Amino acid sequence: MTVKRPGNTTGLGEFVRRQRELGHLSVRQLADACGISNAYLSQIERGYRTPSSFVLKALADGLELSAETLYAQAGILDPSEEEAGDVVDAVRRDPHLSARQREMLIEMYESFRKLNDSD
Amino acid sequence: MTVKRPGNTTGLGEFVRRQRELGHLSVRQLADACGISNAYLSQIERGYRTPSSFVLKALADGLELSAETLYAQAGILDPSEEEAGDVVDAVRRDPHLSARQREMLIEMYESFRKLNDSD
DNA sequence: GGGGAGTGCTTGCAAAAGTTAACACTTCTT
DNA sequence: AAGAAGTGTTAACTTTTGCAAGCACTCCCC
Repeated sequence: MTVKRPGNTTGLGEFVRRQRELGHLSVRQLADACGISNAYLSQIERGYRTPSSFVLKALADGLELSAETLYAQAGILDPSEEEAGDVVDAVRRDPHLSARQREMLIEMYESFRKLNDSD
Repeated sequence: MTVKRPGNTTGLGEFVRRQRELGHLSVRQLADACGISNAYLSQIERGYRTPSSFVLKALADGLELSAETLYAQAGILDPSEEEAGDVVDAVRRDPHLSARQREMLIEMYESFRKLNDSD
């Protein structure tokens, strides 16, 4: 019979556990490294709890992997958000622009690129 | 006298509010787009609440900006992983653009910045 | 065989997240 | 002028997060 596991649609917990075991860390060791309680980490790994942004960040640090990787696993970061060139990145990251303005700049940039390709 | 504001070490709330206003969205509109309550969004913007990972992701989607940007603003992503450089620099460095195209992009960018400053 | 000390797991509880239902205010319509 | 519909905010409430303390088990040492 299928074991009933809570919410947790993303395999985040399992992923964390695998990573922890790969690093030969005990629940308590990783929990201490992350500044969270071992009880809580145990629950996270088995999918009984969904960690907050800050705990997730701490986990990434404790597991020594980039926050992006972990966030992607948690289904929080779009994996597709990596491509793009320097300019597009810079525009996307600029906090002073509106969504519309970002769109326009990127569109303009890409149309330039297309134009130049056809020489 | 300085107004007492709660916890909120990161300027996340203010950033969200500014982005929302740049997009000409009401609190309710953005909240609906994010699948959260308008009351809650209001509290986030004024720094009374710290949104969870999933709400943060929803906000990034609703505001049409990369999750990285928002997470960086929340102080959750390492500074090394964010802010690759400013738009003008990136445009200047891009080898695929003509001098004229660079000029146009930079001009457009700067006029956007000026527009936004004068709200 | 009785400690220690290691492992992961369960159980309450305080504190924070997040919602529903209101409020006060403005603006536009009739 | 009254009412409908928009704005942001507050208050009271439920749900989830995250922790301290303890449980059950194994391994090792004396």
